[in-house]
Amino acid sequence: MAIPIHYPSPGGATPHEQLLNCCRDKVAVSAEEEVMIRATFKERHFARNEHILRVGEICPFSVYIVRGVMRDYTTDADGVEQTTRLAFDDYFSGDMHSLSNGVASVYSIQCLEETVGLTIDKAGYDWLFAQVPAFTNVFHYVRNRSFNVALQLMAERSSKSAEQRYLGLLRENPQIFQRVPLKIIASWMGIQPETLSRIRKNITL
Amino acid sequence: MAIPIHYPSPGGATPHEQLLNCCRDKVAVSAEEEVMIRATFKERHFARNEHILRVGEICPFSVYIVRGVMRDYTTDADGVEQTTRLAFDDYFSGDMHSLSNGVASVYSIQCLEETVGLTIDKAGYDWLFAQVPAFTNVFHYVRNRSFNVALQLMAERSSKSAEQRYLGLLRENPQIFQRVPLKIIASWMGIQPETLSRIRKNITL
DNA sequence: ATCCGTTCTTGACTTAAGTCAAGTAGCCTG
DNA sequence: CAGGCTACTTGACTTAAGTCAAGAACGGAT
Repeated sequence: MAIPIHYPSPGGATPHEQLLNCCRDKVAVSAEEEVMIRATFKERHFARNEHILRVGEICPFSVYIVRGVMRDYTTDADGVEQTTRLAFDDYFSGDMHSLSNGVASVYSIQCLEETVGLTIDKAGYDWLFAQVPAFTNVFHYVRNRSFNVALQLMAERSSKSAEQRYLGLLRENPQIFQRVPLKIIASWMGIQPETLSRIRKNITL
Repeated sequence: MAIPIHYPSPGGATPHEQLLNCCRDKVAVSAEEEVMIRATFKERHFARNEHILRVGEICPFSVYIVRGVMRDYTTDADGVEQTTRLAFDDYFSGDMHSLSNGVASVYSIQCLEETVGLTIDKAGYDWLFAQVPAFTNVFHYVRNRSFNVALQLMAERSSKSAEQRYLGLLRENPQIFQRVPLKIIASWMGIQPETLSRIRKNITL
């Protein structure tokens, strides 16, 4: 199925230029390093609802999201899905532990929109890590920050009510409601869809 | 997720030998790399309740815990502490994002027991990353796994009751109850101390 | 369009966990 | 070996969020 893509990217950047800008926000990238990064990341398009990884598989690649949304989710004993992470434009997705160590992933990853990504497989990843120190640092940066964000969200779940967290989301990330179904936002917030619906009704009154 | 306890260090290993064993569990370490790792990590002892980091400070070092327990915690708007992570023997602690990027930490880290650690500061860390590829991979491994563990715990909070999570902890990590005060375990589980107390009463009946 | 399967909403009711308050038991430290 | 500080427990009560069930609204496929 052909996926309509909305080029150009912001500022007319190509996907690889957007990735390089993302890297340059975090570390210095030399001209030679740029060439290697461009050569290693492959552009790929994913359909809405397409899975790039299912629990138990070995993660085939990490992906820089040029434009789109992906969710990580686990499935509990009763078959209920728990969304643990949402990744939008300019974020990375993939189970790095599974990719690096060749072990089964503990979660699944699915696109929620038609998504344009730049993918890097284990061979490319190992090669780039050995050749391009700057890239190593980008991955450190991204992973360390994601880890801290996850801990912050976990702490917020205990210290704030669902309504307070909803209001915060509405203030800081309103676009999420245009791009992600409410039942998935509810799961990601750690509440039931009915509860989210009632909170929204309450607010708009 | 079982917590290893080594009293004393396994096979009478010195702290640095224990660290090297930890690295070798994950990646190959050459003789030259071993020398550099030994030279970079400094042994330090911390008192019970001592902080190695307070929110807002720049994290001064990362630490490999030879023996002891540390907790990461945030403080919410009402001054209530939320424990987000517990790290025992043979784990790493420290806010890597703060350490690597020189930015303010978003949480505090405190020892819950007298703790023996091997510390590595930013200079040592940058040097080791440039010199010792094996060490880079150890840090990737540790951080990626910690990230996945955090996501799994977050998902469990939604899909299981506090009592189910308590029973799981009791099964897989009973030693935690010998080493960490109940009010901190409660906070880490995302429940109130009173609730934990009632769950425990119920179980032992 | 119109059908079908989601997603979302709403209502009535239940319940797990939180809150407040009081008391007990440990434990350092002087 | 008291005194005071915390940790922990217990009881009574409240409440936020979950559950179950039914209908409405939306969106993709035909």
